[in-house]
Amino acid sequence: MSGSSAKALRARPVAAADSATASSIVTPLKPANRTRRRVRRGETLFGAGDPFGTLFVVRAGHFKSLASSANGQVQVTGFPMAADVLGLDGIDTGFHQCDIVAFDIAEVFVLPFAECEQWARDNAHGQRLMRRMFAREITRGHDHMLLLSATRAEQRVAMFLLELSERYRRLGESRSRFALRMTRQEIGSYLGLQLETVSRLLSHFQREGFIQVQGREISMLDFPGLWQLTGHTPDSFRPMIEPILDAQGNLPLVADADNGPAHR
Amino acid sequence: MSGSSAKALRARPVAAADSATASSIVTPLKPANRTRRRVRRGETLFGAGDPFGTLFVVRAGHFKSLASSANGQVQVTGFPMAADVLGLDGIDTGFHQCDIVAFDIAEVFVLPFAECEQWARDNAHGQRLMRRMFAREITRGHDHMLLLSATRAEQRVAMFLLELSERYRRLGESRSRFALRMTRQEIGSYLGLQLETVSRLLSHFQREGFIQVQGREISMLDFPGLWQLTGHTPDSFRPMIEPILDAQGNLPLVADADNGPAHR
DNA sequence: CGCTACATTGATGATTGTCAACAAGTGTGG
DNA sequence: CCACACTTGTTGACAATCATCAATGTAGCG
Repeated sequence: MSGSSAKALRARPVAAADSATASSIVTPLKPANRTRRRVRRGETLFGAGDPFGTLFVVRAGHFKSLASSANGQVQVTGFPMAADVLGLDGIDTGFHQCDIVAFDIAEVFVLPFAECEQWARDNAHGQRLMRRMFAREITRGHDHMLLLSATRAEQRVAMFLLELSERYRRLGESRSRFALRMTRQEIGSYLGLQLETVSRLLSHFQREGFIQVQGREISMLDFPGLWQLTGHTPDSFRPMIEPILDAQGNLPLVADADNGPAHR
Repeated sequence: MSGSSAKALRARPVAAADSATASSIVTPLKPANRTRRRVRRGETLFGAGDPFGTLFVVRAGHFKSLASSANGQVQVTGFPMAADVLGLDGIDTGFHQCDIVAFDIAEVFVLPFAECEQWARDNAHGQRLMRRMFAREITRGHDHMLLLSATRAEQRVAMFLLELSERYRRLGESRSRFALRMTRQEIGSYLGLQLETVSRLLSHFQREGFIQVQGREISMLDFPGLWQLTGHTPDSFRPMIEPILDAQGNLPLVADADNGPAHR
């Protein structure tokens, strides 16, 4: 009966190796020049079932991450963009658990996991960064769980816009004008809502003067108003964390005296 | 991802990453007994804001973990029990993010985080276990997100019972008869439902013959029926992972020839 | 230009939350 | 041992939110 559908998670044949080489720009693995990989619009960086071997750090572009549950339904679990780390989900089983699909022409740094581990062993600073990378992923999950279970649709959509805005701000882009890369349906999936509900609420926010929305173009007009809708305050954002790779794709090597764990 | 590693991993079945050490000899790191801590009913093991310094591994007893969002509302994020690891949430900021409260007289092993890190540095097996510990927490979050956003109340409660049953089974206890330690309200908070909804659904399940419920005593009568409600199958459970501490509270030290990380 | 995917908006209904009453169990102190 | 307060659980009636179904509009793309 449901046995066949249960395999959905692993059903996807491993075609990663092909797609990996197909669109890769391979550069020598020099400390100065990290390997990069380019992904075109609609292509997957990796898919559920692919063997895990490397992490990726987004250099440019926008993605969606899709988790498919055992019964076959697919859900959007995040919208990774520049500086975000991808691939952590594969560490548990040795195989990736979700699909990462590019919204536009994107480029990622390829960060072999063995290198990360070596780096963590050799370097106290590296170990700390690795640790925080994991921990951040965990708290991100907790935050989203809270959002999904304890809020209403209006709050979710408002929070979604504010979070997106904040992420753009942290990347040095405008926090008040940006384009959504995803469809209403994808937003809905991410927030646990139907696409119509998302659309209605965006229209509603516009009527109330909180935002201006034209298709995927968003202008944030009233931050305090939106925050009030959420019931939270701007300082509920988690602090920015140090990037795991610098702009050239190098692992920062820091000679630090402070060797203790969990320094704030 | 690099071609060579992808090939090597693809050849092996699931969990190849960790099966290598399954038959290795496990010896205690320290002969001395590990520090334990006892918590009475209603007491907190640690609270949000407490400085992070150690992890805990549950030896006996039942807990709830509470996350409080910035606006003050509290939500149950999990029900830790024997063999579960507590405290990972504090690694990110150096301060714990949630409260851990005991339901009954409980005892935990105290596992100083510095020791974990040292252990991970010295021992490839240890590093792998640490890694999986984090990764498991991440996937647990993903799973729960999916549950919270993409399912209806009936499925959530059924899934909750099945998960609890499975956890007891893995601990060697009965999977078909067990006592809930938490209130309906706490179940509801965990599942994103109101306590009345939980109560109603438990009654409903009983009327349908799926379970027998008498206050907090649960008898699972019809596993296939419950699974059908969830739309999933029993194999959607994630595989058990190796405990991070043995029964005496020792970190397993493995004398393994295979000294490199499994993922290359 | 027409096709297709995406977005908006309305009407309607199901699921679930809210409010309320009551029952059952638990612990305390007289 | 019983009375009492208090917490927890059950069940009903009703309302609100959100999903579903449907129709229409709009933008992108060959």
